[in-house]
Amino acid sequence: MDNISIARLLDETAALLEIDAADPFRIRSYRRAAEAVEQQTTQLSALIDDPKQLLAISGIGKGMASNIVDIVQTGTTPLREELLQKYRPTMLELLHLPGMGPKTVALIWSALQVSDIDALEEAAKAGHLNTLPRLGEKFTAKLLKGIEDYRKNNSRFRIDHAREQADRIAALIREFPGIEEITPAGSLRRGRETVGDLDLLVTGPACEPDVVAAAVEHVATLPLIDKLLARGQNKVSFTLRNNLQVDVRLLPRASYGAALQYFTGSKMHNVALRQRAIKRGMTLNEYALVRVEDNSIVAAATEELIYRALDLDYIPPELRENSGELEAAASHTLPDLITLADLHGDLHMHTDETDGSNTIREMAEAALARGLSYIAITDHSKNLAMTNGMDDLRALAHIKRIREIDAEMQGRIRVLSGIEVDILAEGELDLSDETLAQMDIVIASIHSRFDQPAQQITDRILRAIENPHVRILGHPTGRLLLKREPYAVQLDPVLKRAAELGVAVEHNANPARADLNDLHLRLAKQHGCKIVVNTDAHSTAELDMVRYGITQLRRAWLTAPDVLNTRPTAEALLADLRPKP
DNA sequence: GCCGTTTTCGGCCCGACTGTTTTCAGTCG
Repeated sequence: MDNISIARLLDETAALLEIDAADPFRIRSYRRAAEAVEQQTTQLSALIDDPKQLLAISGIGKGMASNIVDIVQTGTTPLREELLQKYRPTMLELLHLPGMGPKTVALIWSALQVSDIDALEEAAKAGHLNTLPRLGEKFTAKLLKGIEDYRKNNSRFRIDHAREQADRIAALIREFPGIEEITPAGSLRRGRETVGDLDLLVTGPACEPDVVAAAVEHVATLPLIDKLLARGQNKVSFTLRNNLQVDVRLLPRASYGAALQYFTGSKMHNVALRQRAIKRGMTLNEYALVRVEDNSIVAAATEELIYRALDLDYIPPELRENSGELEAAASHTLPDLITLADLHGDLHMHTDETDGSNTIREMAEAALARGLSYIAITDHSKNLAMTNGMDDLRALAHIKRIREIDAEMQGRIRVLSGIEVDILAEGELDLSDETLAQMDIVIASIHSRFDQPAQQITDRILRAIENPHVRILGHPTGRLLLKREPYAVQLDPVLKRAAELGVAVEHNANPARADLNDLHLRLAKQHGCKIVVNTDAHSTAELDMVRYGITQLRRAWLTAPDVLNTRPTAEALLADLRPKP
């Protein structure tokens, strides 16, 4: 039993206690304990004989330590079993649906004996929910939409989660001698926001046909495999415990490029590429590009060779969607896509003053270590009470400290003082103009009322960016805002107005929070918006999230001139931002 | 259920907003 599993059981118990209307503080204890367990670097299952070590963990007391011992020894706890008798495990899934909190789940269970998504959908469609207090027609409509969304998104994995799994698996495969290269292919390599399954391509001396069996055996017996689906001569398919399917292919060096090209896709890109090959008297498959007349191999070892043999410039994986990239590659007009190295600044991050976990100084040092030459510290304002958001007084005191740190850094990195203000219901901001006037960077973001009709949200944002202190519009097209028709924000007028006002539009790099997807980034470029890519980091480690942001920018065909924080100095950046009033 | 202590019990984050309400419980972040 690993820490993640222990944490999951504790969290599950917390959810069941919520449904059971238990003491909220007791529930929080379980949640906190789950978090603490997950963050432990040593496996707790090895510590159960020495309770002192468990008790040393903050958030774990006598009761929780005994729970952990129970979990490790029996796989559950008496309390969890008791609650599962009373309720149903499937009810936990209902909590993921919008509007479904513990009280509502409990209510629907006690009134209708509904405990899973299918039955809930049925009850909603039949109008049974409307007979219950608090749950009217609007609730039902929202719920049905939520169920639909949930089912749609549930089968795919977010890119950062997929990348994490890929790295974990790759590290284990690499332990086998004679493995040189492991590349994730498929939509992960193309930088899609979500990934359906994982394709890992492996090569090295151990993957040559006469010896590959041993390496296949190594892969097929990896400890993290949940279910082994298939095992062929050079391919192993399995699922992980989270249901993510993984295909590992072990390939000889000589045809690695062809395989990489083939398994990276996209399907439409490959179809177009193969058509191009046929026109030139060649065929392309996962093993090689072959001349038809004499069956001779034209190219196979690298992708570059294959594209060149088809009279094409090399096409970066992010562009392989058959959306004009073949034409551009043929006419040598592919854009010089933005790269991580182009980025000189990060203008959105949080510290322990609000809901971040590091100090100003630590964030600055971490940014410096990542090669940045300027950052902006932009903590939360008061409306986000749960983040310990700052009122005017605290905000002003905070930027004073930021300026002190900036001075301490002695020009090694510029630390700009900023704030992320919340856009309130009518489009006003939750700090005074006098306070905002003191800030180098003011980011206006929307954090609540995602369920407003599209027009209302759009108006809110439009009004907010009229405030002359706002220099960046923060994650304006957050996942929630974009994906929930008919609640999607109307992006076109927002981007148009932002461009007119000189308000930069943020592309939030963290896949968990928000982002402008390909289409919207392209739209922003079209409108002539100034675009910034920010990590919205809440810890030093999250500064690395920028790689996901860059991928999205590349998919949208953006180049360094399109992106504001490619400006080499803070002064150049500030000069390009909307001028301060 | 944890923690810290004023050592054996009280505090633990909370404001905005919705729906279906006629005064507020529940959800969200």
